[in-house]
Amino acid sequence: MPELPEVETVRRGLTRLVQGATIAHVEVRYPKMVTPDADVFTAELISRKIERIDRRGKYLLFRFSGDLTMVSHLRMEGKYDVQPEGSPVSKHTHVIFHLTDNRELRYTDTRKFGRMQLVPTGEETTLAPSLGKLGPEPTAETLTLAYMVKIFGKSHKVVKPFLLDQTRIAGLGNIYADEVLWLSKINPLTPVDTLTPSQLSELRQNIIDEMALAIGGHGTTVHSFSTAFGEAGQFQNQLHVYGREGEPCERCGTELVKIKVAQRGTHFCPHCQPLPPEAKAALIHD
DNA sequence: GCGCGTGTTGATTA
DNA sequence: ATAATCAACACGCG
Repeated sequence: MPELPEVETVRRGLTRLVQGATIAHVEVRYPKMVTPDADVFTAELISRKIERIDRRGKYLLFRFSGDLTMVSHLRMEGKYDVQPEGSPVSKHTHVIFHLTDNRELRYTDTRKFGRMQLVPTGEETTLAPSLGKLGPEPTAETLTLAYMVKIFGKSHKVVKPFLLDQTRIAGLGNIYADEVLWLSKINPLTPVDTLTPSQLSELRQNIIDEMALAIGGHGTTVHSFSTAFGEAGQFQNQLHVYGREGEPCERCGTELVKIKVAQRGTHFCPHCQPLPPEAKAALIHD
């Protein structure tokens, strides 16, 4: 459940369910998933209380008593859920946090891409390097137009992969990148330094609004996932382009297309999101 | 059965 | 600097 709105939805659900709970012991079934080594990881967590759960970009930060933080990234398919002690465990459940109240917090991840790392609280940005390099959160307060103008102005990359670069702006993934570009009527192949201040302003607002709207809808559920909390995301009903190739554009009726950009499936409307002539020139030139 | 694609990111090569 | 490729891994789909 990966992009920012989904991770935020997980954070809220987990806060409701396990904030204040205490770890009895931890079972690591797939040792590669955790840092430090599983024996240290499990020993460190015994008797810790989950004081709160924070989020930064797509990372979850479990704050434990004794100034210990677990940095957790769900990657492609990681999920948390809370079950009564002893209920059947999926073969894709890789870490089980046994709580002292006869419940279990479980981490399940079909593809095993997710990772969790224990660090002293306050040192996460140095010990979890990618966390330290994250760009600003996509909110009105933290993602300023001045910052947008600055970073977009000095890069020659095309906009789709630029939006996926977590060091520029934190939290956008493949679905919402396509959505905000459609909302902004910007072609995914547009070099970012050809975007006008006016376009950047609109893009910024759409990013901010879209994140808030998707969080309000409890995120997007694709495939057949239900979330951990019985509150499957609803936002897939509000997607305009992602997964809708071949369907008519809601604005103009033109058939939506899907192409590959920087190895990622990319959906857009060829009529509403034309490649600007100067962008074409830049592409051919390079 | 095979090849391809999948909401991510990090390392390695030109 | 940037872009492509591959890697981690498992599964659904045509």
